[in-house]
Amino acid sequence: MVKALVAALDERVRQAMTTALGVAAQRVDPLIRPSDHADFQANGVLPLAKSLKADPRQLAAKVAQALAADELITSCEVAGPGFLNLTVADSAISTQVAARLGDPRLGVPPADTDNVAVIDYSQPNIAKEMHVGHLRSTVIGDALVRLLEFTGTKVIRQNHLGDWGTQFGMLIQYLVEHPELRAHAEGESGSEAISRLNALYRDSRARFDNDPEFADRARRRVVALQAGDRETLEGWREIVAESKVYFEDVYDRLRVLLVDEDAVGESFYNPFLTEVAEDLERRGIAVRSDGALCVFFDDVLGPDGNPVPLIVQKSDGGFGYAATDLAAIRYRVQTLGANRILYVVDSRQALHFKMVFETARRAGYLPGAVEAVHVAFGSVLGPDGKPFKTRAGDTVRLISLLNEAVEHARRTVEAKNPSLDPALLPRRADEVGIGAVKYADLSTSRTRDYIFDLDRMVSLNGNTSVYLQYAHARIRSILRKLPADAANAGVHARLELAPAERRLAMLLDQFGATTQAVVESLEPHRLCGYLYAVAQAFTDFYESCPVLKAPSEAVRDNRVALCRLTGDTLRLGLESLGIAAPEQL
RNA sequence: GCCCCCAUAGCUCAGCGGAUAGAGCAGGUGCCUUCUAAGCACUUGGUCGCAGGUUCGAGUCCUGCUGGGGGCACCA
Repeated sequence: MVKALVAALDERVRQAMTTALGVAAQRVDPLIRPSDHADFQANGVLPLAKSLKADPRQLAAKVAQALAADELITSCEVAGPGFLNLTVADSAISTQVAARLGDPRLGVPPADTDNVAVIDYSQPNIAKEMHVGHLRSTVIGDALVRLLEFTGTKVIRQNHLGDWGTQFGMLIQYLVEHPELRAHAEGESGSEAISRLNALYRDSRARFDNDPEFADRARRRVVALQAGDRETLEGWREIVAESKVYFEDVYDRLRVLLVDEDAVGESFYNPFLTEVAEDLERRGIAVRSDGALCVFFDDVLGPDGNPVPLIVQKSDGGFGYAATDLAAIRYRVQTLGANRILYVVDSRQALHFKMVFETARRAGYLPGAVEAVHVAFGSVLGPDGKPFKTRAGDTVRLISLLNEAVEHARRTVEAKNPSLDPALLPRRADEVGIGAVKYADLSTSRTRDYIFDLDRMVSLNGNTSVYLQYAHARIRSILRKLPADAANAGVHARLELAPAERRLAMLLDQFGATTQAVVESLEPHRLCGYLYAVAQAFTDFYESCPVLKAPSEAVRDNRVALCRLTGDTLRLGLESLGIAAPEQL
């Protein structure tokens, strides 16, 4: 594993500060940052000068003196109020490239191997179509899973399906009364499954609204379901199974990692709900209020000024989702062994999670050492800035959105690259179109509302997945054209680097720090920004540094190495976001 | 009324407490006998919502205000 340049500089400057300024400097962060004025700058002298009541420029000069030029640092100059501008040796940069080259992890060590993260995302509802609202949770969650795994965290995916509730009474009752609807074709496609479910939902709803006797039977069916009646459960299982056929189709299409084993729906926690409620009530954490079992908080009040509770158990004895969430926390901590629990859920649920987490803390279900985070994201809005709806005012089906994106991508790929083998076109259109949708979602900061503008995201310009895929494809194209013996040549570290070469190489060196920052902040858009910067730096390099026609074999070897490492960085980065990196566009 | 999120170029958005605030789109001017022009170079465009504060240093942190979005008792 390779130490990044920033880390090496941190060590060297820290040392020099201690040498020059004594023990007072020992614990001071040298604050090494990439710089516009040099390769890096160290800002750490300024705060130190303040605490020593000394002239920062003088202190900086002493540190600069202690930093004798070596194989890492070629120059160190005092600038501004007391910055240290650091210039790094070309050979050190090339050595970094050589050290990362060919490693599947690009030389980045897995840093978080002791952590177990449970991540709860996607959460579609059984018997219902997935819509744009599920897009962000699914896509962001998937990216976080991949990045957490990359940093060494053990990740347990949990798809908290909405697979329980009163609406099932209606569906199951209708199914029982119309056995012909139960015909379930073997090898049914996802779209067939969801259209059957849609029809079932539509027809049973209509019947429920228009036929009071049916409505009564449906209500009794809810009771039967909760009581575990065999015939009723059978109908429920059928509906769940059919929904999963559809979900897996969508997940497959979206290229996310979720599989059936990750589906742990609300119903899974049913056996624990009574126990949780009793536990909370017995210990006085929850109290009865208007017949409901409630947890109150000093700082949660309604519009009337009265406290608003988290309702663990409804006055009719039924359980709401608060009870399920509490049982889930207990399970995730005690059984799954999580020390980090992430909920990738719409930001509108903020208050709910605040109350659930607080309750779980009081109850000890969430020990102090375990972190629970609501990874909130903003709403998906239409181009008009209002909640995204079809012209008819309906929610937009996720799958129609994806179809549209892929179709758009297909037309573009066809137009831009007529030489592409037509047999490859559908797959390429899929990789480009789905990637564009996912990237558009991931590249904007999570907490903000997000305007879904298909034209923009598949416009294939600027900070989009296609720009990254294009840069990657260009690299692969160069590497394919290389003479066989040149593909794996080493790095000549003593060769001087062109400006575009060193900028690119130094950026590549930050991959590990970037993934680490994403995993800590849970903000995938930082990785997007980084990859975009890499792609831009590569394009700059591409314009000014010919590879196949390099002035010498040694220069070509170095450029090949840069191409390989850039390509691998882009591919690993895109894959970490759940986006394909085709060899060719 | 209370709580959460947001406010940066005409538009959509970046910007880990560091020096002159950046992209893309839109507008203007150039660049394909040369590794993919899905690209590049140059150019036009800013009281970082307002007011205080912390700091050697604030778009970034804190407080208040204004404006926008969302949430706040038995639906999930």
